[in-house]
Amino acid sequence: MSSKISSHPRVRFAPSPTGYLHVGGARTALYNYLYAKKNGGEFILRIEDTDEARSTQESLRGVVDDLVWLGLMWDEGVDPVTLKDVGPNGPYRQSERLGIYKEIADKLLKDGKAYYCFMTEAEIEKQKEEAKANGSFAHLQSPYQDWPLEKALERLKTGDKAVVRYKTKGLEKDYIFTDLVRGEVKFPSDMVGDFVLLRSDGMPVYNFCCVVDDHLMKITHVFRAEEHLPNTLRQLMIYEAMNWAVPEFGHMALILDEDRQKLSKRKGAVACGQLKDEGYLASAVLNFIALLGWSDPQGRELLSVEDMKQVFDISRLNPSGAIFDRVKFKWVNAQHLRALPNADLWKAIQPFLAREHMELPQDPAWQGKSLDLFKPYMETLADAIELYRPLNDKAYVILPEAEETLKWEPTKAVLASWKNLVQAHPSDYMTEEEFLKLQDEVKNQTGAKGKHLFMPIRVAVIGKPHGAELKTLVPLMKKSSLVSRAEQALAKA
RNA sequence: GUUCCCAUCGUCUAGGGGCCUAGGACACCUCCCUUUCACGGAGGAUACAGGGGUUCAAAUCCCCUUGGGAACGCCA
Repeated sequence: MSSKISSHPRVRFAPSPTGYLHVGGARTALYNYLYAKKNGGEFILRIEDTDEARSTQESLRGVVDDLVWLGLMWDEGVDPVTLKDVGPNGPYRQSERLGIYKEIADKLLKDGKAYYCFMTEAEIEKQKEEAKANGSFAHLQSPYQDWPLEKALERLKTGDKAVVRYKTKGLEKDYIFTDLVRGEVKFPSDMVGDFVLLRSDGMPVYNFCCVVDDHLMKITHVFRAEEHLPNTLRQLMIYEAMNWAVPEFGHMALILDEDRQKLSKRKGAVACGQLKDEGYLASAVLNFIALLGWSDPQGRELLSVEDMKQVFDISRLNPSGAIFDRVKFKWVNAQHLRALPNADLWKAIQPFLAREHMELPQDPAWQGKSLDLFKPYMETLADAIELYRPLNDKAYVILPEAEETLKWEPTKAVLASWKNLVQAHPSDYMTEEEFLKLQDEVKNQTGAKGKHLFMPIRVAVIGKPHGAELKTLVPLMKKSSLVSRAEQALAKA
């Protein structure tokens, strides 16, 4: 077992297509990506689809789409469109590498480092229960571990099924490696029993493919979640048996829920796709998850991927778990959103407005003006829906929060005066100055001032007493629309 | 149960023996800006889990306790 340090790093992200890409996976992908980009190396996407029962094509599609959305593009792996192999070290889908695993397993078998085990599930279960009854905790003891290979091969011919197990016997020692995130980590070899390499149907198991592929794909650094830390022992054993160089490992702490448990769906969105649907920007997702376990040397809170590529450094990776704080996440998103040029922001909110079938003016100047007004109120792209709704005539409603304002003594007079003056206005849209003047006129006619003047007009415009500034909002609205709204408000006063 | 990992404000974190009466960010509170609400600005409150060492000096190094997490699959 030798170690290797390469000045040309090759890292990988290896999702299993058994679900969506969640933020934990996204962060793992991001750190690997950043490490490769910072150090001029390659980022490889490998698909771990050896669990036939759970892996699906749709899920692979989804994971790939999410990575593309995040902008975490890989140098080798599957093509983002066709999902076909791209790169010189493929295939990159483990389900297409079965022959390779079989070959390596055969070598291990021949070298006596692995053996065929014919134990049935019932037998394994029985052994476990016996150990439990004795109050002891023991690893599986297979009666087949010392069978000569020929004998096992003979039995296989009878049609009996067997798994291939790694033989831990004779390996009693500590396995030590230096984790890039946590320093020296030591595992006693008896921490694991004889683990499975190949299932009885010939499919390989995670720890085995992982080692074979990392070696064959010339991976130099493995950054992955902490839950894989104990797996590292098994993998070290396989590296040793094959006499292969061991890559560097770095295990990142988990991302947790508010209750300090592993992030779960129940507490809110954890899937990248869902975050996207809720109106989060890819740049904000990346910014936020990067800071869950890594910090910028200058202490910046707002970073682009480009910024991160410049300064990413594994020595700043934090070994303790981090809670996914949705409130701060929203703030980060709001900052990214407000930093977007109007044209880009407008484009970004279109899918959300389309959900509500809103028809808004095509004029870019109008769009820019409206965005300038609404931006400070937007935390997610989805917020645009409620912000723009008042501008959409069909959707004008007087909200319950307006009730108190409608009950005020001068409200009725204010609304009537407002309606008449707007109706008398000569053009389709009024300017800010015209609005201010008109508002003064209402004041003169009714004697109402302060909030008694202001809030009723706001209700007549947007259906609620609080919100964006009227002098900016009103010029965005057509006269006919203002009149009809004023009438509706008047009817309720 | 066993093994491994982790431990600074409510949360994300800076810090790596003296620069720490512990810094930043989100959230919170107060004030300013504003004829509303947000945005923005200025302040404020809040943390080294506990106990032992080592040292002239410990948030920082070591040990123990406690707490949390992970893994112990023919899942990855």
